[in-house]
Amino acid sequence: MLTLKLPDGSVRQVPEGTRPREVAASLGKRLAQAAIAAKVNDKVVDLDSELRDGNGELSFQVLTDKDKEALAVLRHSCAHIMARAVLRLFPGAQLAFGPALENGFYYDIDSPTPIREEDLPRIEEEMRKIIAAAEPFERFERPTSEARELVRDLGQGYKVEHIDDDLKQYPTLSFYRQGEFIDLCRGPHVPHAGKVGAFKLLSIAGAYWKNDASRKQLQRLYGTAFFNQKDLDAYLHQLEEAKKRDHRVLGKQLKLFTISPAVGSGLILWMPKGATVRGILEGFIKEELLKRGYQPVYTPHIGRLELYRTSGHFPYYRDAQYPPLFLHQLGQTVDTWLALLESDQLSEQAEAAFLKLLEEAGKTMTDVPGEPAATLGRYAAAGKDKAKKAEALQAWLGRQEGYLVKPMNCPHHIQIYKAEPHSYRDLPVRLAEFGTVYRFEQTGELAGMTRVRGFTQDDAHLFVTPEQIEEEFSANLDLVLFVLSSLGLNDYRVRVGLRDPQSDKYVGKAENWEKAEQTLLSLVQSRGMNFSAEKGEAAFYGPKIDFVVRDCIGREWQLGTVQLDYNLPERFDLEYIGKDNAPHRPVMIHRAPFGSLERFVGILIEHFAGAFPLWLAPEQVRVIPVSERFREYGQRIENELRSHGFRVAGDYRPEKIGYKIREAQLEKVPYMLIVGEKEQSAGTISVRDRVDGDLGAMSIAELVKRLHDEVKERRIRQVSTASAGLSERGAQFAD
RNA sequence: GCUGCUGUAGCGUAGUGGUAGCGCGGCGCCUUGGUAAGGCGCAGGUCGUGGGUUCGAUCCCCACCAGCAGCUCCA
Repeated sequence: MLTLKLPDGSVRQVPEGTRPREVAASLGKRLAQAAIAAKVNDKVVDLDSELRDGNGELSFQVLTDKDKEALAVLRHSCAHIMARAVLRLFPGAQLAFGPALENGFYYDIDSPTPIREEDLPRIEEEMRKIIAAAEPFERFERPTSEARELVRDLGQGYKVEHIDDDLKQYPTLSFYRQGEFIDLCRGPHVPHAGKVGAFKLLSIAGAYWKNDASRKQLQRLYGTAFFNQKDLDAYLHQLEEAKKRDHRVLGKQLKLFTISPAVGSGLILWMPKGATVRGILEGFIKEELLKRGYQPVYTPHIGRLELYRTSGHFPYYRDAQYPPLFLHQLGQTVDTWLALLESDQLSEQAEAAFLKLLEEAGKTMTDVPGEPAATLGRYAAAGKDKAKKAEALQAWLGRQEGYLVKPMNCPHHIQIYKAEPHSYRDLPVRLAEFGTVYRFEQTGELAGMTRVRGFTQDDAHLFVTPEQIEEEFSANLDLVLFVLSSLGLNDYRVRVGLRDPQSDKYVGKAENWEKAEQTLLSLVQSRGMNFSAEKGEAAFYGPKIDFVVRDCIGREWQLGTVQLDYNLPERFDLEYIGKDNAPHRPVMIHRAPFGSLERFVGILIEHFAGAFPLWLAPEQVRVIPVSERFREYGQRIENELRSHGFRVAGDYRPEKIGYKIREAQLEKVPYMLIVGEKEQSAGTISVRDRVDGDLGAMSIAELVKRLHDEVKERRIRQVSTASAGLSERGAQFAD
């Protein structure tokens, strides 16, 4: 016998092998009808699974359409239904993976005839037939070798590969059958297809088999499903609403920024209003840094290539950088040559052409530094040895004067640290700069302000003694948290980025990594922070703690980051003189509370739906005269407020005030001042608030005080209709 | 970078193998007003760029550029 503990605390005895469906039936007829799956000891299982293994008691819960876990089961089943429909319409299609997602599901499919967006309605139509038939999902198991034969006979090559690669260690594998459709699947599933109350196929996109860009690209069909139409409609409506706060849309509407193909992809042009917001944020940070003992520095936008070879950035991220600039034009050529050689893309003809070019140059150009002839000799001597050829070219390139548009500020800051000797008494040294960096991000990655090719980090590098690490690192976590909370950005998650033990992309000694990772983990633990430790998310020189937020369509972006680095100090041979009068190696902390100003402002636009709080609003107050007769009075008010440091504009167009108010409202101006006959004669203004509407008449002094207080406290009043979507989103993504 | 889709006036959009409409915005005139759109009129387009097919291309084909969604990447 098994003892089941039900959610209400009551206990029930059932024989071993009883099915959840039977338990549900014994609990009540309606419950049995509503049952989707069951949760046994926190594991979601089919209604037809057998209850076993009752050492002590099992916690048992019937899941219905009220439970979140049931929705995930439904979506997974809907993915199967979609796959079944696709197999009917696209014979020969092969299935890869088809999981449920937070908000829906997908299935990766490799079809001999590509599936197009126009095909989605047909597939939906077929799915509706399957759902109407309401056939059950039947689970069965096979020993692994038989399972392999079965999927092979079904013509499902990806499933065969999946078994060979990942599932061999299991003695048996499970399948689900639904009519003619059989799929290798762990489950669980809803009892029958009819449980899918509402669904919609949303899009098709490419996705690599096993998420590996070197493997075949499949078609990923996305969809979502709910228990009823109302929930689906609500979800689709919410998607539409979320899109309205897209920073790319609002940035254009509110004239915050623009991107011009004439300047280049991923390069942000800050328009006056956006620049105002950015400037205020910069001031905000600068003030904080001053309080926290940082020292400002400025460094140039380019640096010697050699510097970035030493730091490792150039070799590690070569493809993601703008190509180096060589003072001698031959440098570019040889650099291209080397890049082709290293990536195995150098054809014989190209190689011959390069050789000829270098030879000619050696003869005719008298200004080529670094003896091209000797390089040619070494290259020829290398024969077919790729590494030696590369060495020859590198040796020549190393003697060229070359510069890199900086992809990172740290090497520059390190040179400032190195410019003078340091005593342990000086440490920590905290060098801060709004450093603009350039990275050649892949075209497919560019997105508004959130993923760009040129951006400004609110960067700083701390040089500390080993004893200071914890305190300084912790202080920086405080700074990031302070910044986020000052802006009401509470919907973020904390990620501890650790190295991936499988990968060789990391520099430095294992023991340093070990030490650094332990420091970070114990720090977040002792602070009681919610975090997820993720392997493979570290920087190449050290582990880090990132603050990650979502944009209006649910994509995650890293904002603030604090990173611990034992390795660059070693690469650059940094020192300080300790108490013992001997040189010691400092440790570096890299950190940026905003991350990049571009991305941060982009996320802020979405967070506030364009309605910035008063202290950030590019235009804080707009004076709106009732008619042109009150222009002079309006301008007097403007000047008065301006003299108090507020950002003010006046709208003196010959339009009715309703029109002008509407416009100011749409432009998200926090305060509108209506002035007419009454106000002029009483020396007052009528104040209209963006959130609360008409506040009535006020003296200028009263208004100034109100504005001052609101700015000083950096009050965030506006999490109103416009940003309601965000809290909904927060709730939705809460787990 | 890869897969798919898109590109028409400043913005949002309609449309067609015979060189283009609408709304908002802009400009002008009338209206001088009291808290989310007053009226009339005018101007504004090499239909992303470059090739090709065709008697003729904004429309069909190719390449490039840019954007969107997803994948991969992200110091």
